[in-house]
Amino acid sequence: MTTAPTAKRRTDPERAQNRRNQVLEAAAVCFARSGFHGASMSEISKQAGMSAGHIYNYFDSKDAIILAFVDREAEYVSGLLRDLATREDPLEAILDDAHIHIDESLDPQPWTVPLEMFAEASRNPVIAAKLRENEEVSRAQLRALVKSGRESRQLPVDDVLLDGRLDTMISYFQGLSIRALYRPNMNRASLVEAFRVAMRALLMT
Amino acid sequence: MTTAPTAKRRTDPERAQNRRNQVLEAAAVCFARSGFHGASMSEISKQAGMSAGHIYNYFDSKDAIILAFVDREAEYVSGLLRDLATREDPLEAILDDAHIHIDESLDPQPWTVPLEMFAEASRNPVIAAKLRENEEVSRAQLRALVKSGRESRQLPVDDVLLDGRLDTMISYFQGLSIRALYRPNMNRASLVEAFRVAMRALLMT
Amino acid sequence: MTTAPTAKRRTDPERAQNRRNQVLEAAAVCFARSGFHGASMSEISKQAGMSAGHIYNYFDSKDAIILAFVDREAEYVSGLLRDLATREDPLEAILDDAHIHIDESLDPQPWTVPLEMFAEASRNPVIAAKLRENEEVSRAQLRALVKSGRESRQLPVDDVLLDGRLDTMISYFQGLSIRALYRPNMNRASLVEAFRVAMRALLMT
Amino acid sequence: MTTAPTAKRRTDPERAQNRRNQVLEAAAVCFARSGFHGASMSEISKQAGMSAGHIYNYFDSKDAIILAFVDREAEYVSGLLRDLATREDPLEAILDDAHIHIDESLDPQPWTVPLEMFAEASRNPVIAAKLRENEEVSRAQLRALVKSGRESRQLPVDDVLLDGRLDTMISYFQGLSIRALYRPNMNRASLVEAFRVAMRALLMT
DNA sequence: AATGAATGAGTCTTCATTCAT
DNA sequence: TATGAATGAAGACTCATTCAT
Repeated sequence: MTTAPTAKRRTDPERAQNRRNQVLEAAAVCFARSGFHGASMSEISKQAGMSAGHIYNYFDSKDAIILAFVDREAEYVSGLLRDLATREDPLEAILDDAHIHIDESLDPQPWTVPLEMFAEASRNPVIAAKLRENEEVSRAQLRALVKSGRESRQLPVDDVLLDGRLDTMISYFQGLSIRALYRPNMNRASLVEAFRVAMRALLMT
Repeated sequence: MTTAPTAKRRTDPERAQNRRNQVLEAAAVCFARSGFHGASMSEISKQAGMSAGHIYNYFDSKDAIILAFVDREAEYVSGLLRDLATREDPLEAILDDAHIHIDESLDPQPWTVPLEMFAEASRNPVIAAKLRENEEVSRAQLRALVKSGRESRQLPVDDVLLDGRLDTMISYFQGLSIRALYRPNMNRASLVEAFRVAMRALLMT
Repeated sequence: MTTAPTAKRRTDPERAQNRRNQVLEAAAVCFARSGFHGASMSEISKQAGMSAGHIYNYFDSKDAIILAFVDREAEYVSGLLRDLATREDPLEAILDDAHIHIDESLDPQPWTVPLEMFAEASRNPVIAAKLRENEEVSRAQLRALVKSGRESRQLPVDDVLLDGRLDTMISYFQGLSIRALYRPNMNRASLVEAFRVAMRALLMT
Repeated sequence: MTTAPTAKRRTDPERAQNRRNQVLEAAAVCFARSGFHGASMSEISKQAGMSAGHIYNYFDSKDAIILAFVDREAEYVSGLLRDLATREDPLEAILDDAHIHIDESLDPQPWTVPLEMFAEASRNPVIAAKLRENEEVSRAQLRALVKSGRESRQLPVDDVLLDGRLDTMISYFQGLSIRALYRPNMNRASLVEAFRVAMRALLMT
């Protein structure tokens, strides 16, 4: 039985990592519910099932939690792009999966917090730096994907053109998540149609 | 009767309006610098050059300032759309002015705060309501403009299709303002190119 | 026509006195409505139909208004006692008028403020001194009245006994005004009956 | 295992109760000294020997402190009446203990604050409700006591008559506490004499 | 005489953070 | 490792008072 080592509970690094995650998951819930400023350490500690003071054994400050949280979100986006890259024709896949993208963007839950992140970035330079770093990674993933898709279609792939197309796409995705917040009942079918029109133009021309 | 000309300066409504604007302009600076929550009444009062207590003669609460501020932004957007409507062919004008739109979106100053507004709306229902109301107005303006432009080109103008196209356009515009924040050095020329590609597809097909 | 002198409006002392009264009457309304602390100078100034700043031309401070107000109340009580003294048999008159005394005590309006006065006296020594001074006057009036009534009935009138009877009577009157506040629906008929029982015992035995 | 006895001091409810009492006792001092409005949370916190912020771990607001304080006073009065009820002949006991009642009423310390309570009740509905509730309890205690005393003396005990007598007695008690404030040197002996005269008339006739 | 714009000290309350246990 | 009691530095807001006009 490999469970024996866990019996020794002195500064177990695995346990510590679990505790950190526990806090981050609680933070995700609280940040979504109340925002970065609105969520108090007390609220987070209750959600995490741990005392407020104890959280400081795993994070130096509330800002440190926000930072770790921002990192986590980046991994989620990165995962989505990795999945997309495994598809046979990623460009077509983007258009085919339009309804999935739209549905995800319109679901307000997970996207409330990115909004907080952007707002926070505008006054917290550490967050801004981390956000830019994460962005760089995702952007590189998307770029590779679009580039190879366009190459196989013998479309131009020069860097400058690609940059504009990528930023336009990403802007749209992020903007959509904002609109979902205060216009939750948008007609999905027509959004999907327009999404395809715009994306086809950006990706395949 | 030498005192006559100055004697009638009692309860000057113009002066009061000026004071209100003074506060709102100070608030704009502080909100952009520190966010809605980060900007304290004390900070705003210093920027406005008047005591914190005095601000309450013009606004009932900090929330009232935020609300008035949100209204101001709406008027700015509305003005832009009104200008657009006076153009001979507004749809072509959007494409022609692409570089102007892009430049405005990339200028970080005025757009930092809308971001705050969206974030605030996700938990302050009063702000959310005001934001939706403003949105309704701008949206109606843009819709009328796009509709007549498409009609004169004999393109379909059914409501559902129009909705999707509009929401997609607006999403992109708003998303672009966010990107400008943490990717301030985007290549403008290529953004303009991609903007035209996407907008032409949405507006003229 | 004797109205001529009023045409000359330079520092008219009569006019000033009217203004003072105007403020005091406004203060009475506001104090009854909101208490000494609850009533702001702004509230009083609105009620008095005069700017807040101008009040300071007639009173040095809010405390000075309270003080003047306390004096006014004393005059009211003093007047009641003077009226009583003109009655043929004041002691019988007290018992005969029992229902009037009770009705006045139960009417919450004018008595809310005395309560404030007592409360204020417990922390404002100037008010306390004024209150004691006023009390001394009323007490002397009541004492004279009771003494002569008892003398004509050949009852003992030694000072010590009289003191106890007076303080007991006054305590009851003041206590009654308090009870009226949070027990406004007391049965008046039975109060009158008990009033007579107690007062007859104190006055005529 | 020397640490064992102290190890289990987590979330000690007794300690918490002590802290609450500590705050209430500090509040009693401050309220008596400065009144409900005059006493600041900062003043109370200093008196209680703990930070102002910490008080909010035990009370939701300053109003909650006032409310708890009002309740405490009620218990004190209720206790006095309970003691009285155990006496062989409570009615005689009231007359016998006259000097004790008078002494208690004249002691300014604990009675300063009830005055505040009444004043506060006239504009704070929550306090007013609590005060009425407490009053109901004490009144019922006193009523039962008087009723049985009168029954055993074969005196009338109809409800209406009893109401008048009770309200008159209570009015007197409460009024006495007010007089003590700004007439602290009343002659106690003569007060006791008058007290007996009035009470005997109200209770035994 | 009269205004009301303006001030600044003071109020209650919240919350990230620390520390004894 | 874990607690939660405790702190103190904010924050929004109120109000008596002053002063230029």
